[in-house]
Amino acid sequence: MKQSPRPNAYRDHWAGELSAADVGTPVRLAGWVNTRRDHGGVVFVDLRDRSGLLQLVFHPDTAPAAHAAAHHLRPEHVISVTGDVVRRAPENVNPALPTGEIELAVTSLDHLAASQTPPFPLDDDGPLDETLRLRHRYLDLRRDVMRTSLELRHTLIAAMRTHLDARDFLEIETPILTRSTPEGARDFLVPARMAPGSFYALPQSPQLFKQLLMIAGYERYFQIARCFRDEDLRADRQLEFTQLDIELSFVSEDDILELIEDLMTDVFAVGHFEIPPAPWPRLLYDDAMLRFGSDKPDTRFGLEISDLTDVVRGSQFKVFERVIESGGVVRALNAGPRDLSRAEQDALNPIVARHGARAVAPIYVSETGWRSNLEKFFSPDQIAAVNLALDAAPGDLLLFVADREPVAAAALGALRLEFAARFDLIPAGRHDILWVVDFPMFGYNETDHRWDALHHPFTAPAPAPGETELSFENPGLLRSRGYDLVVDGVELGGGSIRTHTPEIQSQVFAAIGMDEDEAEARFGFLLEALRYGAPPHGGIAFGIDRIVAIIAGHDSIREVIPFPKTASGSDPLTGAPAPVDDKQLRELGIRLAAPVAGQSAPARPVG
RNA sequence: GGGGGCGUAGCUCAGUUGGUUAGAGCGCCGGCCUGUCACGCCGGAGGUCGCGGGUUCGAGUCCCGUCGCUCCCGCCA
Repeated sequence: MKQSPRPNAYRDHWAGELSAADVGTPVRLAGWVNTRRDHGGVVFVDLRDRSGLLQLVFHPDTAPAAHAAAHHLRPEHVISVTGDVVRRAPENVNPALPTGEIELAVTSLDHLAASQTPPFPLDDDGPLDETLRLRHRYLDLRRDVMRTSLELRHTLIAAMRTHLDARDFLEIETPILTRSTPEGARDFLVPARMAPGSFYALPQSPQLFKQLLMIAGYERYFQIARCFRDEDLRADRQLEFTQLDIELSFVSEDDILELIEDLMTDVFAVGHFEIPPAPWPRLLYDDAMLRFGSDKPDTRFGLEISDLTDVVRGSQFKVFERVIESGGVVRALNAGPRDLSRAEQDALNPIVARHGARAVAPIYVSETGWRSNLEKFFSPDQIAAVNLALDAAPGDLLLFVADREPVAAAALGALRLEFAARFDLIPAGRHDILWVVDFPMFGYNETDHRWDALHHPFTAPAPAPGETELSFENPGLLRSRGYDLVVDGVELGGGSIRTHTPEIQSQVFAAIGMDEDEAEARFGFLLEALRYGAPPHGGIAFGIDRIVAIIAGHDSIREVIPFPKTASGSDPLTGAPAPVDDKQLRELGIRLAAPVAGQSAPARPVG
C-alpha cells in the first residue's frame, strides 16, 4: 500500500502495513475474517484486507463483550475492530507472516456483515472446478493467487504507461463501435437501432484507427485497447482481450525494435522476470520454421530439426521416396538417449496426426548403424550422413517425419514440445526472448485458392530475396516488413512497418484477390486518407494478458483476467450470453430465424 | 466442425471383475478447550454417483445419447 487510509468510522490503518514500530499504537482495522482459532478462552482471528493479514486476539478478561462476539465469527465475515498493537512474546512469533511479530489486542468489535460458508476454500491454491470458480468469481478473486495476479497486471500496465509517456507517446482512445471489415477473424456485430439492417462491429484491433492517427500527425500513439474476436477460445485466447497498441511515424524496423526492447526490458524488470539483455536475437521466419517447426519457437532446449531430404534421397524406403517425388520433405530431430517402449513410440503418431502427418519413424542409433528395421533400406553412406547431420551418438533416438513441408515442420515442432515437457528439458528459471523477422507477405490459401496476407494487408511488403524492386507477379516470393516478439515459445506481440502509399496498398489488395470496387467499398476511407500525405509509419501490438500470464507463471490467461469466459464462451457468473426479450429484438428490427428453446430460462444455468 | 481428458458429499479425490448399507481428507454443525497460527480433542449432519435412455436378477462401474468443464486440431488477417 502506498499510503495509509484516511481515518474514518471503519479503519485508520491497513492490517498488513503494521509492524513492531507500531507497538503501543491504538488502531482501527477493517476487513474479512480469514480464519478463526477459538480456544474457548482466548480467541484468535486472522484479519484480512487487501494489504495482508494480521492476527487479532480477543481476551475474555480485558474485552469480554468483543470476546463473546468473536465466538460467532466465521470465515469471510466482515468486521471492523479497534485495539492496541502489541508485541508478541518471542515464542509466539510467526515467521511465516509478515506481521508475525505483532498482533492486535482487540478492545471492540463491529460485526459488519455475515457470510455464507464459501463453496470452495479460499486459503489454498489447489485445483478447483472452473465453473465453480467463475460462478463465484468474487470469492475466487479473494484468493491470494488471484490478487497477486491482478496486482501484477496493474503494475505492468502502469510501467508501460510511464515508459511511453516519458517518450512522448500520447494515449488515445479509438472506437469500440466501428465498421465491420471481415478480413481476419470473425467480427462481433452490434445491431444499429437507428439504421435497421446495419451493424456496428467490435474492433479486432485498433489497426486502422491508429494508422489514421499517424496520417493525422500524432506521431507517437499508444493505447491499452480492448479487442474482440469471435473465434473459438484457448488457454491463451479469449473472446475479448487487451492489447498494448503502439504506432509511430517516420521510423523503420530498427527504430521500433529498439524502442520495444527498451520498453519490454523495463516491463520485465518491474515483473522481476529475468531475460537476456537486449538487443535480442532476430531469427528469420524460414529458419524458425525449419529448425523449430514453429513461427514462435521455444529455444530454451535443443532437439532442433534438420532437413534430410537430400541426404536420404534415392533410398530404398518407399515411404520417403514417394514423399520426396511428390515435392515433400524428410525432416528429423535427435531426441537424445530416450528409451521409449514400443507402445510409447506408437503413441507419438497421434501427436503428429493432429498436424496432418501420417506417422513418425523412430530410429535408434547403434554402434554399427541403426537399430531399426528401416536400416536395410538405406546405404551405409546415407546412414552415416544422417547420423552426422543429427549429431547422433549410439543410443540416441531419431524421429523422422516425411510429408509436405508445412506438415513435416509442424509435426516435428509438436514432437519437440512434447519431449521437452515429458522429459523436463527446459532448465528451471531460464527465459528466452527473440524476434522473428522476414515473414512471407502472403500465404496461399488452398481452401479458397487465393493468396492471403500472412500478417494483415496493411503490412508493408518487402522485395523477394535477392531482389531490390517490389514485384507482385509472384506474390508468394514477397517478404513483409513484419516482426513478432516471442518469449519461451509464446508470441507476446507482433507488428510491422505499414504501407503508407495508396498505390502499394491497392496492389496488396489486388494480390489478395480484392478488386478495385471491393477495396474501395471496404477500405476506401483508408485509401483516401493515404492520398492526403501519409507519413512512413509502423507499430506493434502486444497481448497484455499473455505478458502478465507468462510473468506470473500461469499457463492460461484466464488466471490474469478478472472476469474471463469459459472455453465455450460463457460467463457462469452472469449467465451471458443469454436470450433477450422480443421487445429488444423488435426495436432492432431483428427476427430470429428459428424459435430459441428456453427463451424464458433463468439467467444462469441451474445446478 | 473434429479429437483427447474429466464429471461421485460443500471442496479435492478414492471406489477392484457389474454384487450387501458408496468411502477418505478438508470444510460445515454441536460440545470442550486461555497462546494458537493447517490449533487440538469428542460427537454429528451431509449423496438425484452431471442428466436421459438402454443392457442385466443387479449399474457409480458396461452401452447409446446429451449437458458442462478442460486441453488440442481446424479457426485465430
